[in-house]
Amino acid sequence: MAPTEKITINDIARRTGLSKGTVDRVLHNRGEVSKKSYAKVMEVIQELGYEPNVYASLLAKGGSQLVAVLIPSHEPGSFWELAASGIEKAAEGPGTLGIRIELFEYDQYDIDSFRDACSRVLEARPAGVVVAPLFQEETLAFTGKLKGQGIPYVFIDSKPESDDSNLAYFGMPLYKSGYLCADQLTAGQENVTNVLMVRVRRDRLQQSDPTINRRAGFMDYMLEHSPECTLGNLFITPNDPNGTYFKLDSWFQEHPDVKHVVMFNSRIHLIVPWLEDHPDPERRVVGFDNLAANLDALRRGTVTSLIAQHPDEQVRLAVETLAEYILLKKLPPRKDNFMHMDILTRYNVEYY
Amino acid sequence: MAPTEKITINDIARRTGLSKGTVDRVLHNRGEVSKKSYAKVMEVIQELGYEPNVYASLLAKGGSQLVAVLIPSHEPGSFWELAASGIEKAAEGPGTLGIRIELFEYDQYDIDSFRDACSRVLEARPAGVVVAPLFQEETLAFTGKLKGQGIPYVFIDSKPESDDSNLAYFGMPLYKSGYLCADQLTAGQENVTNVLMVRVRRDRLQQSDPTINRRAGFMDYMLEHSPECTLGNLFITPNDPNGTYFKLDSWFQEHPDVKHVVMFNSRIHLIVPWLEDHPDPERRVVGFDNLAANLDALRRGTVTSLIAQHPDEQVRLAVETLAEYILLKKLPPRKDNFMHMDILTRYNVEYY
DNA sequence: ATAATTTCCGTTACCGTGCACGGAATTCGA
DNA sequence: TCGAATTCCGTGCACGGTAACGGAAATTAT
Repeated sequence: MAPTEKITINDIARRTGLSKGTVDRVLHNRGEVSKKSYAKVMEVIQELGYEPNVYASLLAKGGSQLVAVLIPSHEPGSFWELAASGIEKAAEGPGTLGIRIELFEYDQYDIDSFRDACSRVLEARPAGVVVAPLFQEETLAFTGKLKGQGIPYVFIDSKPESDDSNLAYFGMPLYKSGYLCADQLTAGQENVTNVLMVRVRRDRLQQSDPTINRRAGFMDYMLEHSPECTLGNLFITPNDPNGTYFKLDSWFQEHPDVKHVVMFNSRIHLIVPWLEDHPDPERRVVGFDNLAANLDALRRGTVTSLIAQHPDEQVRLAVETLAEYILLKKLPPRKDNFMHMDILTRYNVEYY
Repeated sequence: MAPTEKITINDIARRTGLSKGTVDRVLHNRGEVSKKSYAKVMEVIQELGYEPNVYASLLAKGGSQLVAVLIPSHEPGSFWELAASGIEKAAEGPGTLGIRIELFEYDQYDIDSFRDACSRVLEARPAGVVVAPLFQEETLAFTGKLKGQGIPYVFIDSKPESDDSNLAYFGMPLYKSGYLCADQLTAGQENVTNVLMVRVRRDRLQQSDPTINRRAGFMDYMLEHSPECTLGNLFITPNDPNGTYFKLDSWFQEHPDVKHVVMFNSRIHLIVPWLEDHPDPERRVVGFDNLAANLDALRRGTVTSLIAQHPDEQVRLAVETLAEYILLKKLPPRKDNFMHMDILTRYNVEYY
């Protein structure tokens, strides 16, 4: 960057009349330096604009550090599988500065498995942690421990309200995404009259539920643009294709005038079989996240558009942020990073 | 990646009974090695799965290499300003492995300035080049020289048909983007009847014009979905706000039934003043690229949606690809990288 | 056969930092 | 005042790879 020749720790040493050992001690302020020497070194560092050589540092440190990624287990075709795939992308690129990444999974419906995963992470003594905080209380207990041990951590996907000592957060602006979703569903037209919201019943409590905020954004948009629109609710359960199909059948029998359908989580693919058995060229269908099954439905035209947040990118960015902090103690430019909401349609899905 | 302890060049040397000097010579095949030794070293490298330590290598090499970026001059608010901003993003991140990046600009309407820029690039003796090839013939002459000198190069934005020795290409699928554009303009509805295409007259020849392919994709979509739609053409000239305004005025006077407006280049902002003086809630307006002026119009609702290709990302990826190739001789996974076409609306423009 | 090349290879001094070790200088206690 | 405990600091090796240098071995010329 600076056109001046690169100045090294030795230059600082010579300039201050001290040795590089001492300079190194003040650079990593690990004590054993007199106030006078410390001040002198700092002064010269400022003056010459010293910037450490990353590569020499990484080389000398040798043994690579560990970053733990703590996310729900990634069943095939699930949202979290996408996130897990970001780990590999992160690992191969040069952005992680040769850091080691390890995946720790937990069952998103079992709080004990989360606790267990947390303690496994702590045992691994990571230099940094990426966590998807589905269980609010437990997450805070966990990050409290991390903070106590001076281990930096980054949230992805969502973020507990009350935690403010995280290094960063990468996620989607949920409320806004609901707003955008409504705009997509209605194609920007006013006075839409009927919409069905298909929802997945959550029996477990104490989880943070991103769909709440999304639904809020969605409903506010509808209130503004189509005030007299009736919003139907239909609850389905996962892993029950027949039940889902049947529920849709009977619901639409009762509400034959309803056209557009929306879901606020990543499982729009669950209702695709019914939709494809009952085609309607005027129906618009909007869902979230770029799961393979969702993309397929998009390509076939069953789903009109998807709003994607690319969890793999979130993981990659989270890991790189931690790597730069751990290795170069470089703070991220922003703490809260709201990621771009990608609108996917059948016409741009091939290139994303 | 491999759980095995990392093996170094010294391990190879010990295992082969040779010295690390020799191993280094075969690694960079710079000769002065007997066939027998060469084979032996290669064998052991395979066997142990040796992977060089990037950081040690970079440290030892010392002086950083140069990548030249050759793009049209970036007037404020222009498309190429976005591209130029990608250089800084690339420079600061760790992805470029400490490589030096230098910008070489040319006047996109002056072929001589392009020639001049090319020779300036060659004088700088770069280790790699990023080119935006607006002038087809001249670009081929230039890349021919690069090839002769063994300098790798990457295309962004567009790519000459006949060049196949480039390292990679990053750009938007132009035809498809026109298709997508049409879908956005019509909101997916069939039998739209009237559309105006505002175009910028190109007086210079021999330039590659991305809008041709876009328009083709657009018209094919319209032919499929709204066969009897009439497509109006209106030609404007840049840097002539009054003339543009006047032309729009008289055109719409003659065609009062036309609602939707589209432009295939990045200059949709040129017609925004007229549009805002003649508001129409049913009108849809679609353009390309995330210029600041376009984004503003999007926020105000004057422009319905923009299709963005993020030229800064193209530059960043191009530079990182070159860096990995130059420093680690790692080939990119794909040569032709069609980038995601981002659909921007007023509801997702804040977070991109 | 000996000298002159050429081919091939080992040695060695870096690159810039990190960090352990030991010693000098200072302060403290008696 | 003298030894002991601190405090502070310099030295030197290690990290893994690069490349110049010079010399031994093999080849060619005379």
